[in-house]
Amino acid sequence: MAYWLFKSEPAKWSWDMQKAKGAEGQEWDGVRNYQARNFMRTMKKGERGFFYHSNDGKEIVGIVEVLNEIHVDSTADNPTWECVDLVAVADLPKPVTLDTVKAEPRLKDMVLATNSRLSVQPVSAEEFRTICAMGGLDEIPA
DNA sequence: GCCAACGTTGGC
DNA sequence: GCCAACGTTGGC
Repeated sequence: MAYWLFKSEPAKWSWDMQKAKGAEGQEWDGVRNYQARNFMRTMKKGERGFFYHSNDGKEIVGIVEVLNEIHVDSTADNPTWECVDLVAVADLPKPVTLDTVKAEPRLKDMVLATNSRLSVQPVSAEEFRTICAMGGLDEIPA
């Protein structure tokens, strides 16, 4: 079971918009970076990840789940670009900011802190648990 | 709005 | 196959 983090500029696609999609979920389109695409290729249905607001907010605001595994990005003009579909699972009652992540020794190796450019990235199980707890989730929602 | 970091492109 | 030029992301 792997864990992930997905970045989005809230001005373009926000957590509220993701939640509004409900169980229908949303294609995580627009990724045009090989590293990010390659991570999505390895994702399995049911795996969890964080939803992060870049630029505006700079904080982890919620938990998403992989609804559909890799497929061609419907917005791409080239089938090289693929993506998964995500569904919102739960809010983080207390969003965890980038500053907080950087200040927490257990999270200092998070890709979020070490490579600000990567828009889809892996999160370790321990990092996932740590952030859930810091975010006010005592247990991971079903 | 600036710019550092990083990825990609294309000339050689 | 190297690397300079360029574009983009995202923190500040």
